[in-house]
Amino acid sequence: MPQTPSPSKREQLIHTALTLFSRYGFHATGIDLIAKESGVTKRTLYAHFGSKDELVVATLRHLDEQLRSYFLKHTNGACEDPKQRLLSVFDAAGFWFSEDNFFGCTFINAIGEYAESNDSIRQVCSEYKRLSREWIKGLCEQAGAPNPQQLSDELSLILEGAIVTAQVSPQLDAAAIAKRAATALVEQALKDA
Amino acid sequence: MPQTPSPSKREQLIHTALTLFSRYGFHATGIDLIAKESGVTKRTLYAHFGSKDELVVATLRHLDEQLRSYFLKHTNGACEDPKQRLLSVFDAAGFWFSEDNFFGCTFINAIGEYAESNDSIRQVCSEYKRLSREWIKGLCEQAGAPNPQQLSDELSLILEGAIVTAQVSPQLDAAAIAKRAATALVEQALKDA
DNA sequence: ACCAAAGTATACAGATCAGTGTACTTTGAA
DNA sequence: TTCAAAGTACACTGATCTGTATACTTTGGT
Repeated sequence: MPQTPSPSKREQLIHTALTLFSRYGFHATGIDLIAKESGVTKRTLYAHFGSKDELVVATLRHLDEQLRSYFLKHTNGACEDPKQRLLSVFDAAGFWFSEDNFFGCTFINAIGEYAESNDSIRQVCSEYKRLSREWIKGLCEQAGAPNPQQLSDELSLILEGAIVTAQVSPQLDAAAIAKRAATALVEQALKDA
Repeated sequence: MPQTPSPSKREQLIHTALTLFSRYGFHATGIDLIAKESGVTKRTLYAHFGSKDELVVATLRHLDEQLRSYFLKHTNGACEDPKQRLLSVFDAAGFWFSEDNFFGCTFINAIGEYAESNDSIRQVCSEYKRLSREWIKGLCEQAGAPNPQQLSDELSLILEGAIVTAQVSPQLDAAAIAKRAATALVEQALKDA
């Protein structure tokens, strides 16, 4: 009816799949449910994705883009000072944790379910984490850290810990704890510069 | 045949289940396989555990004991100096990560699969993490930290990050990165004392 | 030697799973 | 207006899943 095409079925399917996979897990989410929730027949789903594993990979790739742009948006405009910008990564994480549809890191959950059975799924997850580390390394360089590799390794690990802590122990303010630890490490690193 | 009773079927089932759940995930591991690998009939399995969810909970409780005693053993005798003992937590983590049957934190994997569908499973996971934090807090107190709660919150979060990093990015030496960050935080905390 | 508890063997129920076959309908652009 | 691509509707396959029924056998303590 409308000349402007509605969001393609493909996008709709990925969006629905991401929601269900994140909330209920991968094996626990059936193809039939994803199709029904997307308002699409199973036949159409299989026209776009040859198998469930392919849909999982496409969904994780979409999450990769979505999550990295989320962090970019919530940190780039946050502050002019490069040190504050680096630390605002953990404020962005705090926003993320407080969202209704936060169920931990879906990449980690995917690894837990598919590590031994599907290499391409594992690869997408590792790649996201690698790009994430690279981005933080860039922020460390901008902040003038003398050893940006070392600092970003530590801050990335702290970010991972914050995500998991927010998932498993939601009564803790994981983002705040992480930011406090990160602040100490950053200030010590910059003092040496 | 032997008068010394072989390890009970119950223990055998839990041991097998832990191995398979950790390696392949929970939903991906069927009851039939667990029974067969345990050398036990499915009927016997259901005599010990009323349902798969009950077996999952029992398995996680067993892992709770196993994992905490593992860390106790690898840190208590490690060093007399309480500060070094605190930091040796990350050496113990390094040993764990290098084991063949390390597939990340099975508690975190369980949360990812069951968070929205089974409260008791979620509870066992949260409880393990809480006890783990309490134990680290005790080590912080022994080391003379002026604010052991704050320091242990940060170190626990770093430990979580190390576990996840070791799982997702095995090419990194997550334990070493974590220990370096932890050392900086501990020394700064003790300097204030 | 007896007997109850525990385990075996095996078939089965009922649900759900991923994925397919077939015939029909809508859509949008040339 | 025509026509091919995309989607629908729906039944269906074969595998696998959790959990159960039934009848038999082993085991260990008294």
